[in-house]
Amino acid sequence: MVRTGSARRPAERSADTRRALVAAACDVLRTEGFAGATARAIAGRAECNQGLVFYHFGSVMNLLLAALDEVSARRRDRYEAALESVETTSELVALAIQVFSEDLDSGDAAVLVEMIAGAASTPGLGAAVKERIAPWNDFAVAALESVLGRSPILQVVDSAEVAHAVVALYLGLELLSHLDGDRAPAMALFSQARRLAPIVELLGGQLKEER
Amino acid sequence: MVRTGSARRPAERSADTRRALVAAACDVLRTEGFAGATARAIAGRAECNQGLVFYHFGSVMNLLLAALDEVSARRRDRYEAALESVETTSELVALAIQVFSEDLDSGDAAVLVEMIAGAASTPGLGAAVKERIAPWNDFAVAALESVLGRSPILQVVDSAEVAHAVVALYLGLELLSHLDGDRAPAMALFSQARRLAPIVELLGGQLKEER
DNA sequence: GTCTATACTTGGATAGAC
DNA sequence: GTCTATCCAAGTATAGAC
Repeated sequence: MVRTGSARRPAERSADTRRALVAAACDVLRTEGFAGATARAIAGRAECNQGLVFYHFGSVMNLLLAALDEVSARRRDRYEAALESVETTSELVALAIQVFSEDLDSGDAAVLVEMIAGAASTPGLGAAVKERIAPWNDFAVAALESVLGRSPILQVVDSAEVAHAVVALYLGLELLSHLDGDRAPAMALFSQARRLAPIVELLGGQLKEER
Repeated sequence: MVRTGSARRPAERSADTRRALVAAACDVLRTEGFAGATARAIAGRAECNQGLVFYHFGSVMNLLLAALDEVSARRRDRYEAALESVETTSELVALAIQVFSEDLDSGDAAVLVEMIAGAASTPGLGAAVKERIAPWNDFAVAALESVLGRSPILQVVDSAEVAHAVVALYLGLELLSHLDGDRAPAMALFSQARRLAPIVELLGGQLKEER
C-alpha cells in the first residue's frame, strides 16, 4: 500500500519539497519580481521552512536558476511539440500567438523577464541566464526556417535576425502587459498579426498551390 | 565674480547634489539593475553621503522615480525635436534607429526596463512607472501618424497597436542587448529595417512623387 | 546642506535539535 | 529532511553634530 499526501517516503518528501520550492520561486518571481524573490518570501509561498531553500539549493540564486530551468524546459517541450504541426506562415503565426498567450497567462514569460532584468544585479548571473535563453532563440530560428525554408523572403530578410526580433517583441510585450496588468494590447496586436499573416504568405510565394 | 566647482552658494550646492544623486541613480540602475539600486550604492556612485538620499528625496523609491522622470523628460525632448524633420517612412525608420541606438548606448533604455521590471516588487510603483511611460507611447503613436497620416496602410493596421509593438520591441531589444553585453544583434536588425523601409513606403503609396 | 553615528529591519546563510 | 534559533551582513531611515 502506497501512502499519498504529505506523509510519504523520505526521498519522495524531499522531491516534493524541491518541486514546491521551484514552483513557489516561479510564483514569487511573477508576482513580486526579482527584487522580491527572497528566501523567506519563496519558502512562505511554498509553505515550508526558509532553511530548506539553502538545504536543497545552496543559495537563493541557485533556486531562481532552477526555476528558470523548469520554465525553459517546459516551454521548449511545448514549442517543439507544437512546431511539428506547422507548415504555412499563417499556421506559424497562429502557433506563435497561441504560445505567446499561454506564456503571458501562465507567467512563464514574466519569470524569464524578471531573471533577465535581475541578472544585472548579481555577478555571473547574466551568463547563466544567457545559456538558458539560447533554446528560446534556437526555437524561433528553427520555426522560421521550417516555414520559410525555400521562400524567396529569405533573400530579403535574415531568419536569425527576425527570430531575434520576435524574441525581443515577446519579452517587451510581457513587460508592458505586466505593467498595465492588462493583456488586451498584446492580444489586439496578435489579432492584427493573424489578419496580416496571409498577406505575408502571399508575398513570400507560399500559396497553398505551390507546396 | 561667480565661484565654480564644489564651493558655491548653498542653493547651488543643494541642486548639484540632487543632480549628482539622480545621475548616479541612473548609472546604478543601468549597471547594477533595480535590485542593486540601494541608497548606499547610489550615494557611493555620486560620491556623497548615504543620508543625503533621504534628505533630498525622502526614500530610495522617490529617487529612482526622479531618475526615471529625468530620463523620460530628456528623451521626450530629443524625440520631439527629431520628429519635426521627418516626413517619409524611410526618414521615420532612420530616426527610430538613431534614437534606439542612442538610448541603448546611453543606458536610458536600461533605466526604463529596470524600473518596469522592478515595479512588481513595490506596491504602487507600477502605477507611478506607468504614468511615466505614457509619453513614450504617445510619441510612437504621433510619429507613426505624422508619417502614415493619409496612407492607405492605416486601413489595414492600427497605428496605436503598431506603436505598442514598437515600444515593446524597443524594450525587448534592450533586455537582450544588456544580457548579451552586445548591441550587434539589435544593430543588425536596424540595418535590415533600413533596407526594408523603402518597400513599406512603396506599399503604403508614399512614393516621393505623391507628396 | 552635509556628515557621522546609529537605531531598526530584512535577508542570506548556518548550527543543532528533532 | 525538516524545523527552530541564531549569526551576520546589508539596507532603510533618522538624529544630531558640524
